Amino acid sequence: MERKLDAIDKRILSVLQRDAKLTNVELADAVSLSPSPTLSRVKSLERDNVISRYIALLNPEAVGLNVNVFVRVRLEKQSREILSAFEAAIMAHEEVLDCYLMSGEADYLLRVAVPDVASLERLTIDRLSRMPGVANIQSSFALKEVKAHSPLPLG
Amino acid sequence: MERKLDAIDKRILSVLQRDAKLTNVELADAVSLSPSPTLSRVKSLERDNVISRYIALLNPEAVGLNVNVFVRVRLEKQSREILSAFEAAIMAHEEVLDCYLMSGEADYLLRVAVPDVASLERLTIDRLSRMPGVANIQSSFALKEVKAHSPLPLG
DNA sequence: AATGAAAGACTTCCTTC
DNA sequence: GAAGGAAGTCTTTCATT
Repeated sequence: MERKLDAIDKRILSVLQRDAKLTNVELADAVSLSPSPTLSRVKSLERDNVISRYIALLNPEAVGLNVNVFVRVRLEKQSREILSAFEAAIMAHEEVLDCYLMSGEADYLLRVAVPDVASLERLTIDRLSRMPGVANIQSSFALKEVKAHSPLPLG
Repeated sequence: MERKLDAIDKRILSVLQRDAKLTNVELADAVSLSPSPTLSRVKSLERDNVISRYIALLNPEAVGLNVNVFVRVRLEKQSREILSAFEAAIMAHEEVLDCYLMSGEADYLLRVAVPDVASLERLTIDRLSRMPGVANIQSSFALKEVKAHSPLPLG
């Protein structure tokens, strides 16, 4: 799963994590290499799944998603069937942007984006709490995004 | 802050949130529009900061970041000076990938990526707990990433 | 790895509808 | 607004050093 990365690879990854729209010529310049080896390194990093994909980031407020909430969901028990059923149900909810299975008890931490508090209530009460095996739900509002979508540190 | 988006804009944003590497010709095809109006819509969405930027996503395991942890940090009090000092210190820590100020008490929720548990201890004990105004730190391990980097839903 | 060159593809702009 | 076409730029590959 892990791959050897030299200093140039790390520079390439560091740049592309911040701005994937650079042309290959600009990237080559930023990492002090000529365009051909730069391109072949990028292709190799893509092939080896070090770079998994490229995405556009949107401004949540610009698309009307003003409420950002972390939701902790506790399940009744940790059987594999219940976890799988819950995860499948989560995948079908596009308001759930992130979902992690957490250590300790059988619980999940979700991050949810909705237009307003009413939408949050509908999501948690009408939908999440009715999912298979859900025992308890607790929501916490994010008042401010201090940092998000940060590049992974590459040592 | 919010902008009117028609159905075509939403299709464009939906596609680019999933794959920003499509050429304009491919994007135009995906949204059933010709390349010129497609490009001018994308440029307009960029200009209006609906699309904020384009980034490459890396595979965390491939770069040796195997441990993903949520850290809750509670501060002693909510004075503006203490919050600002803490946030500035967080910005300087590249292991902290996300950071949100949460409602309720004066606390922050961080998501952190580190190579191993030893690195987590060094981060929390040697660095986070020594930051200005920090009263309490609590870490929870993410055992599994069920969903991450999901596109924002566009109604 | 770097360089240079050539081919093909894409972006970008402009005119027309 | 959208479509079509032309021009310029960039990517991509290959041969050479």
